[in-house]
Amino acid sequence: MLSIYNTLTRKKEEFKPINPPYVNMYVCGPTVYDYFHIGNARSFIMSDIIRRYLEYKGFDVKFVMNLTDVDDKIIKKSNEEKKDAGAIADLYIKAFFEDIEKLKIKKADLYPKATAHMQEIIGLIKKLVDKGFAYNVDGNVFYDVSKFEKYGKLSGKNLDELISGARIEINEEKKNPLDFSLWKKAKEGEPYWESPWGNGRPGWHIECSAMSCKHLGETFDIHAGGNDLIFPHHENEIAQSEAANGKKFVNYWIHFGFLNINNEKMSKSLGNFFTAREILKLFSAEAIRLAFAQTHYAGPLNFSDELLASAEKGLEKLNNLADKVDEEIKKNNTTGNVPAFEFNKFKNDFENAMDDDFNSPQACAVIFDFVREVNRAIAENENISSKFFLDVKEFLQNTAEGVLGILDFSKSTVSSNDSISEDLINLLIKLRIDAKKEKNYALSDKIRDELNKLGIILQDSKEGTAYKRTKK
RNA sequence: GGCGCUGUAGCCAAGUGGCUUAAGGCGAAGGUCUGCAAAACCUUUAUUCGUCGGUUCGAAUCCGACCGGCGCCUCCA
Repeated sequence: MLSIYNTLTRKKEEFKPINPPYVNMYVCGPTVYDYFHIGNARSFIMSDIIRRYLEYKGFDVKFVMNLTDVDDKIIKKSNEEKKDAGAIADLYIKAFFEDIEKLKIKKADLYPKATAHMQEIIGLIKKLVDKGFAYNVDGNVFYDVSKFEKYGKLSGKNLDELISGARIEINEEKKNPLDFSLWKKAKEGEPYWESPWGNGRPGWHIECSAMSCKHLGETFDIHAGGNDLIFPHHENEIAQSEAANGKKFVNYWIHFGFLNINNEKMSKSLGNFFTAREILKLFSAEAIRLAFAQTHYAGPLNFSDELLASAEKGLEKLNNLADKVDEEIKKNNTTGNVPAFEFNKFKNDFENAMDDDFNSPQACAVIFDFVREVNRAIAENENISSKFFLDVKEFLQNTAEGVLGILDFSKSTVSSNDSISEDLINLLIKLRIDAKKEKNYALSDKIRDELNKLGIILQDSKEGTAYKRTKK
């Protein structure tokens, strides 16, 4: 039984999709005014792991991630760089897809753009105005929070407190300081669309309500995003969607904890701001994913080079086994022993971990336990059948590769399509074995060291000498 | 001020009442194997879970107080 911590109820709840096996899931995507940062990457990776696990469980997931391509920050950047706002958005959308791919994040089924949904957005605002939840003041349309009695139900706030503690700039046009923009009147030089209230553009929250409704329906299963989106963004989405449709908006709200640097929030002003692409130059996608998966998605994560370095080291153990497994499968040994091994126990442990509110740190522990047990079986048995290794591979493919994305069998170092270099390496290995037989260890060590410098690591064992390439 | 998260070994981090006299990763120490390495395996590395009290047959887990870290309430993943 899969349970999920629901921000709305502040409890772990059994996950019951509206229309199984279908699951409709919406994750707040980037505002495309810059490269996304490593904190965004955490949200994207953790939502990817959640999505992959739902698919592992047999759900048919429709995964939608919006691209907010019209917004104040984009306009600001376009003014600064004297470029068209659309060109800025296009540039960073392209970069977004490049980075997502490098991070091994599975593509969403849909990436709706705000600018491609103006009719839906305007339609939704119109509905809110008609129903009396919104008002127009000279071309600016605001949502009237006092009209939505459940305002604050997601963030646990109530209107009076919000008003008294409000640090919101005074806007004379608003009836209530907490009212938020649905439609902003265009200023000189800003991109605009035509609407019943004049030329303008949508406010920040409305595009998510409009696009999720269009692509996932008026009520859908899961909505996820960063912690800081609980208020006001998600609160406002609820207010908009539920007021317009008269139905519950989302059943399960999932929120990701913040990524901190030295226990401080990452921010450009503190100078501790890293983009995902900068980090990808230093560490592998798998290491980033493992580092993230080893912390529960909802808690804070303190990010550092050491964290990634330690993940990178841990990954070596996993990769070494994966290489070994491929090597053994290649041998196609059909007559060897099949060691007794509790594959089902590990499978159950993995599933129990992930079923418990996507406890990926526990799931990682299961995988590392599995790796150790397999290595032990290999050490304790001789002449092992390839069948065993096929089972090992299947488990790792389903879990470490398929759900967590911390392993990539296609990166295997065993096969090389460069047969000449492979032959050359094997030739050197033969020469080294000859040297060893003559106890010419100076020469044999030299061969090993020199190959090492070229990124080829030799490993002697009872069965002979194997080599692997250091991975990038 | 309001709301919420958090304090577990040298570092990162699960566990939230008995299955745990506390997982897993990194690091450290010793060992097996090896000509030496590497890899792999084995052993050791928190009698203890911020502090002090309380509830309980039993608590890292529940309650209270106190001390510390962080986030949101304004754009933000």
